[in-house]
Amino acid sequence: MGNASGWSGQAPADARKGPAAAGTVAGAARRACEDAVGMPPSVPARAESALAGPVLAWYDREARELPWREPGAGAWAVLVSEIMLQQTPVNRVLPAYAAWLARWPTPAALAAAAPGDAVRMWGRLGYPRRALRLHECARQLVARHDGIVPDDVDALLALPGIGAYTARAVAAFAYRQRHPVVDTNVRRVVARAVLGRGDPGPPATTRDLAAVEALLPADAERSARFGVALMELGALVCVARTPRCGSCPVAADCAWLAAGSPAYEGPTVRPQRFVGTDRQVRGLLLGVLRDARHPVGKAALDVVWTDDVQRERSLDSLVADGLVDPLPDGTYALPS
DNA sequence: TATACGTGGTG
DNA sequence: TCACCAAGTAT
Repeated sequence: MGNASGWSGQAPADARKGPAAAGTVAGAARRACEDAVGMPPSVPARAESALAGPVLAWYDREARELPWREPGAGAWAVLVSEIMLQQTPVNRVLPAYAAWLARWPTPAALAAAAPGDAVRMWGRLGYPRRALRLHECARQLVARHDGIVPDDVDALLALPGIGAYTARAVAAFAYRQRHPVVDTNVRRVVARAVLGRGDPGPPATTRDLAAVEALLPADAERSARFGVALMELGALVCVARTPRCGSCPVAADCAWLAAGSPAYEGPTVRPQRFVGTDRQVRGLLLGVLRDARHPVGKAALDVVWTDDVQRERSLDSLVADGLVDPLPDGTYALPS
């Protein structure tokens, strides 16, 4: 099928910088006023996406209460939550997030810890390299940003573990800036509601960002709220397997529903096996070190996997990643 | 652009 | 049971 993975091409446009960027101050004030009164804009600079109003109203009613959305959550807390939420479900992040911030409430606190402590604290969230990157991120925040999470997308992108999604998520959710925040939920919602496709297909960052940018409300605060609302809709209603279209606030405007919910026909990303892969072996190896309070001998690692070649390869890769520290006496430990 | 990278819940 | 799925990033 033609153009299967592509969202409609939009002019490449990222967000303006800062809260004052949403048109004129007077314009923002007028919109805010109209929002409060519930009146349509008298002289709209450009029509707001039909999605925004219903999605925002739905979010006000149905949003989950999550700790990183509390008003008191600072940029560091938001950043920690975003890193943990990369490919890990909310329910498993919740306890880890609380414990992490209790122990390291600031970037400086984490920066002062050993990287191995971060890896151990990460527990079984998965993808432990994230713990290492978050630790290194904290050190860079201290070294280059006075221990403060920057509010600039480009500065955020320069930090380890922070990519296109996380940089904008932090700028939008922690600093209330106007940026397209595009995660898998948003990609799916837009693919369905706007493009009429059941599945967003493979990601294409530049195009995806532009497509969502085109939907953003002009006002920065409203835009930031719209971003999290779109994600929430994708997480609770417009889910991958069995979407609950019956309770969707934009069902009436959904292009996919209107088209009869056609099945996806585009290219699919074949999920790779886990059992038997190096990833599984790495997980087993690291689990031994995570649960050990002291360095362990090679024998303790050897028992987790019988295939010597694969086990050694996996151990080597953990060392190469900085996740495991081979000590001079032949034992192994989490990095100190 | 495609692939590697953990872990556990779910239909 | 097992394939799919979960707020991605780095290479």
